[in-house]
Amino acid sequence: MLYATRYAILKLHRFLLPSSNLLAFMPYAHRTRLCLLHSQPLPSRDAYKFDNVEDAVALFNCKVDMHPQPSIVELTKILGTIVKMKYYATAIHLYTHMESKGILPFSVTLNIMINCYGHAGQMGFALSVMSKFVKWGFKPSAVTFTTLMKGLCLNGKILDALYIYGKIVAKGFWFDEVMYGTLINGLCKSGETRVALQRLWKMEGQFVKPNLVMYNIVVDGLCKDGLLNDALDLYFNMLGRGISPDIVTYTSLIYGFCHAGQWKEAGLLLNVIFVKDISLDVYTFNIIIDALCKEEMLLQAHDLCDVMILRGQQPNIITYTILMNGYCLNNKVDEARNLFDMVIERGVVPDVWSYNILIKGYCKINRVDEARNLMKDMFRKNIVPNIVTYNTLVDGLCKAGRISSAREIVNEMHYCGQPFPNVTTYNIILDFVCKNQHLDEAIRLFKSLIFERRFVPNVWSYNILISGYCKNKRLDGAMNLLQDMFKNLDPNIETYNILLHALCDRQQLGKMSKT
DNA sequence: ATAGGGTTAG
Repeated sequence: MLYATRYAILKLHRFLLPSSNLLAFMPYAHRTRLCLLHSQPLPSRDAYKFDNVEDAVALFNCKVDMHPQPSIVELTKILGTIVKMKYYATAIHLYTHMESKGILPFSVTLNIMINCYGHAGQMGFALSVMSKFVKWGFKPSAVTFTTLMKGLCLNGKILDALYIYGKIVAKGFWFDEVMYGTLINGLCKSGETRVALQRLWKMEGQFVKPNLVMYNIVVDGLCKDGLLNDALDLYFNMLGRGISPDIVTYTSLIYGFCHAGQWKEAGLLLNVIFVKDISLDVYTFNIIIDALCKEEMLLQAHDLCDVMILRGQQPNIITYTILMNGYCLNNKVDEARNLFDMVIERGVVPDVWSYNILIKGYCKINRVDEARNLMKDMFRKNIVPNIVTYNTLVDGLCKAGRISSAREIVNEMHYCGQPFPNVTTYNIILDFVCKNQHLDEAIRLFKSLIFERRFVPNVWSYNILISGYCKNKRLDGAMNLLQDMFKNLDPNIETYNILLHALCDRQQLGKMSKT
């Protein structure tokens, strides 16, 4: 009898069993518990579905301890569902436990583990899984290599991903659509848009053709880099290939032109969308509302928000944050706050970003106590403040002259580590100390931070101090710091501006040409 | 069929 027929009959048989008929109407988690109680094998005909990780973990642990040992396929299925819920660390833990019990993985299990290590930021372990393929005689598949490349890209190792790509191609292995998609996205997200573009051009003549999403990824990358002509070239190239650009393509292009201040082009593209009768989505509206806000056209921005609702698109928390930011930029913090309160009343849940914008707004107009209250409000609502929240507040407190409160918060960050102070935090303090004419104290602080708190200064840290030296007419000190900076960092345009300004002031043009 | 990618906004 054919295997498929046997399987079909078996399935039917299972279904007709009275107990399983009853079970079919129960949530799967309950079925799991029932099966555990009666130590019956689970119906394996459908995929595992769990309401929460705990159930999945419980089932996995139960199966691992069973006698005789369960099939690795069953365990792999459970691992797969846990990974789909994004509990990578849990899956790694379970896998280790399984291996310690002497249960050996097979190729699919290993693929899952590479995925887990990639998301957990442990590429070293992911690579050691690769060697297990060889050790146990499994063949890495297209899935294996895709997963590995994605992990490398996620962890900023785009060069390694490209190396793997080169190796695979050199072996005469064909890249499929998914592999190319992974690589192109990885390249764009690592800022290597040009390489991604070259890859895309090369694909044109190959067996696997670039698809809409691949085009969109590269168009977006080009727009983010401000390479608008290239983005338009690619757009026309799509049209020529018979791939219709969608709302995502247009949204990326409009974003690019808006950010370049090329309103006419952005408007033309918007017109194309209307002519083609493509409906705008929330992203498109948000980008245009943001552009209007940045151009101080707050009324129009607000009107567009209403248009959005009329057209059946609900503004989301990002829309409201954009509007709030628009108000704050114009020092209309109370209006931003009114909007914020109204949004919450309407049942939209605020997030960290929306709080951060409002906190920044209050700090800017020196109402730091209201900023602090907002942070307390976050704790009440279980919205976890992030490093931006803390840095904004520390900066606000410093600028309001409340240095002891600022230091209190930084110390709290340092000892609780939730979040840890970063370069920006320390730069805010350095800037404050410098601006208040305590240059020598700032230098002392700078050195002690490096030695005691493992502070790694960036260009801005140096710029702050160099600027401090310049304002105190101590150009030698500024030059020494510049020398010091050259050891690890490249100065940026701001560094040169500060120095040129100071040197021009003293008309020491001879020194200027040296820098 | 248990495993792999994918685009836009603050």
